[in-house]
Amino acid sequence: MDKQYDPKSLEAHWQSIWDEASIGEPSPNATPFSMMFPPPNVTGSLHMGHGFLITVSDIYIRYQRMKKQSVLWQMGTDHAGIATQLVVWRQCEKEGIDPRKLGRSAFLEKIENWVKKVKIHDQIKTMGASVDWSTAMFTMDENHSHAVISAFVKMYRDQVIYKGKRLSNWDYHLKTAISDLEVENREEKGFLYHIKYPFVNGDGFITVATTRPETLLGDAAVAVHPDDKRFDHTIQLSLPLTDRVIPVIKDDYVDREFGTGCVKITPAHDFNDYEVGLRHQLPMMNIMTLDGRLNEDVPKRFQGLRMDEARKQIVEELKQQGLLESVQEHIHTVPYCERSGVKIEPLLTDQWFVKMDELSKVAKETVQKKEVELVPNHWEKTYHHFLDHIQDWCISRQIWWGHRIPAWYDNNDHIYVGYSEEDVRSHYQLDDSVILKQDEDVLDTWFSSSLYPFSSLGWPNETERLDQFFPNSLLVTGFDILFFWVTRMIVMSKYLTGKAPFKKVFLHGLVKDEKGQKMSKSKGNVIDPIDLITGISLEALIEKRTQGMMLPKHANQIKQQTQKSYPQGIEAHGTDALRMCFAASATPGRDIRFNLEKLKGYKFFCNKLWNATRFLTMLQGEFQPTFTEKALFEEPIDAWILSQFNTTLMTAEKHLLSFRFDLLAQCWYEFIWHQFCDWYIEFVKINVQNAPSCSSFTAAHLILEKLLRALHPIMPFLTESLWQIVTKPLNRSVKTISTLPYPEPQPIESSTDIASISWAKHMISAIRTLRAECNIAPSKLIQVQLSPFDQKADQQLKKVQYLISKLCNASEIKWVEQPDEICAQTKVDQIMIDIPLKGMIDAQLEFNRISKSIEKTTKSLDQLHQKLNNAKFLDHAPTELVEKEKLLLEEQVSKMSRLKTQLNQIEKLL
RNA sequence: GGGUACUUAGCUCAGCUGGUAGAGCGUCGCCCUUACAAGGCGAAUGUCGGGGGUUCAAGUCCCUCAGUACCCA
Repeated sequence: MDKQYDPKSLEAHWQSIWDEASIGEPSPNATPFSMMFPPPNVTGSLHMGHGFLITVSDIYIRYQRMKKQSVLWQMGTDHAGIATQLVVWRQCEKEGIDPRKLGRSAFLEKIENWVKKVKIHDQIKTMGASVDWSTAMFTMDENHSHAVISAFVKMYRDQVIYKGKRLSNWDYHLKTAISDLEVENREEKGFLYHIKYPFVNGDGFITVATTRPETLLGDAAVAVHPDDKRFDHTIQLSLPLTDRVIPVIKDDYVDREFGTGCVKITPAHDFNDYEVGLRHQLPMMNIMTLDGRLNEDVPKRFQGLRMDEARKQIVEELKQQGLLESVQEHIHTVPYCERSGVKIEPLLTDQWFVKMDELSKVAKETVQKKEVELVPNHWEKTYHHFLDHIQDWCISRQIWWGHRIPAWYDNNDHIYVGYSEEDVRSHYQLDDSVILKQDEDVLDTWFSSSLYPFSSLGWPNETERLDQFFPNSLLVTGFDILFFWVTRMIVMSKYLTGKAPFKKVFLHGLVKDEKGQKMSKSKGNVIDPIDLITGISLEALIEKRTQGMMLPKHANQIKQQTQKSYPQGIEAHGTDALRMCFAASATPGRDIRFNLEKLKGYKFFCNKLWNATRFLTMLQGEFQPTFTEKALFEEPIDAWILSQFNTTLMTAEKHLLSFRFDLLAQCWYEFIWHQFCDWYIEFVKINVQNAPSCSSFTAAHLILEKLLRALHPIMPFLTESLWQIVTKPLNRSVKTISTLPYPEPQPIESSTDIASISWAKHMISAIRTLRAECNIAPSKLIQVQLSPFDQKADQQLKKVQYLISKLCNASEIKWVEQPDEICAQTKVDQIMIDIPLKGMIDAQLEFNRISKSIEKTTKSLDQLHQKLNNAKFLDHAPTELVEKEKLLLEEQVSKMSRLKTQLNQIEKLL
């Protein structure tokens, strides 16, 4: 074995072996355990969020597999409608091709070619994900498409899906509607315009305040609060810049405190106004074209203007006509499309909707009744709050890439819904004379994704897989798609299958950069997990981050920032270190701050385990371990480490099953580094030195073998390669550790004396501390004097004396009647430990040390006195606690007297 | 405006049902002790965001104020 752990070759090697062995395929005849991999976008590439998700998921999955469940981790890729269409659309434009001229079918062909280049699967493998590749699916596959259409047809026929002219969020760049979840509201500096609307009869006017003056061309009324006595509701207003007359209406939607207390109502271009318009039966006048310009219903001079151009011109004209009363700076939220980045305009269009009122009730109950359990459960509040305020879900998109809506129209625009044109004709009994035309629109990608937990298993057919693996056991995903995906899966699954889609959902946090900022391409702070695994030079990293930046200034900024954060680039850390790092970072909070130093620490941890194994195999030259479960753990040190391993194993499993991956990582880290390496291997060295054929040698290997299996779910590559090395002498042909059973705690002979080892550790630590504090050079041999004699302690001492003297570099440990006069002193349990200091130390240093200790003890005594003099404490606190405090007081009192004596003695030497 | 969280050592974060604060990294000593210097041994460090309340006892429960983040309008 090499002196240093090097992940590179080892990871590639095992990945291909696991592939060959198809470790991800479910094993028959076992209890099913199923989970869906949230399907990544087909054109996407691996990011830190995926890396994190894979880590925690794969830990769970590998654990369940080793616990001998029939594990299915279903893989899939999502066609990602708008995102993918945008990518390919831009690609076309780069090549000088106008996709609109290309036409729908030719464009779709281009997308399909693009999709074939999917590269994310290899990256997922690099992370060590043991998914079932044999059933990996794509959401545009025939099976899934069939499921999507079936769902649509059923829901339409049940009247849960309907088509209607409704106000929806319109992206005039993409020329499609989007759902309200895809709208990103940004706070912006804008202006509040105060505009006069003159009375038709007589002098006077009403001033309204608006942030979007251009929409006045579509105004249908001005609203005031019902209690607002300033205006007579019979007043008619003349709408500025037009020849239209609009009424004044009263509605308590109006906030009297805001602006002038008078609101212009534009029902076709504002969601609130739309509601008001419905209540008052106002005309819905649309003034915008699909590509975001003013249409032919506005005065001629404005027609064809873009909305922002129109604003300027309208404000100018209002000013000229003296109708603009004032303009104030104003901060307000403006809706943008999170995909295309353009401003969203509410627009009246024909769209398809899913009625949410009934469905959301059922979805709420599903969580209330714990049919689905959210982890951490505080998400339930957010979930219910969302469902309480939910609107009907707009599921049609005016793009080409996706599942085309299975609706056909005749010449009279009558709607027929079915699986195909054929099906429609037979279902509605239409003969060939009726000309049918399919709806041009496609379905929202999330409509398709919401079916994934069952469609990927064969639904709507009643398949064996569906029977076996549905409902899913678990879903792991980021909290950011609780609404987009999780909620909708619950809604759709309950409606279509009658069952909850999964039993549990683990919602994890989001990976942020080292400053706690969201990682994004535009900020140039993205880290590719693969780069952390294989390493990347500074130059390559800068190139990657600044690629495709529009503004050179921006690119420069990113360059500088990157140089500062990663002056040496990023070295290779390996998958296992990254996984361990992710696991350790999986604290229950929302943000997961990524930190390179932390990752480095876990690489060192890998190296530690590597070297511990190396050491044990180096000894192996002389012995052949047998690994039989019967290997005796008679030696106290062996029994002790076994008991430590047992408790760690149980604790670890508890943490894993409760999704505390941070604590899981922590407890193994602690065990391996601070129990197994720091203590046990040091003990084993001594035992082996004393008796080369001692049982500790076998025991050490046995523990290590178990340990590697236990740790395998977290660090699959390293544990696999080490396991193979450790068990080589057995000549067992086990292809991979990943299908072996998970270790179980092993009972310990009750006669073995584990306590003596804990005692030895205390003794050793105490003596070491004393040595260090007194500045006794490590090379100097010391004598240890114990007093007063204690029968039980003496028995323990006999068993572990050889360990203590070796690890403390003591020439002698003996019981004495009275310790030497000048000693450094400490205490373990009731035993005084003295190290004669004659010729060892600087008296002044020792004097200072003892003075400091007296100071500390005084403080502690004060606190204890205060507590124990409090009658109420004695009355109310549990007696055990009171006893404990009393004992503590006694100890501190005697400690104080000891310290004072010592101080006196040392003083003599000064 | 409504909602959900968060504020603990220099940094990143644990701290379950209330019982005198923990880890990793970093810092400071001393050691190249033949697995590992990517190492060993040892040490220091906190008015647990501010204020109030309940309690014998509050980082933990309640109220309030301030700040931060995210979600929904």
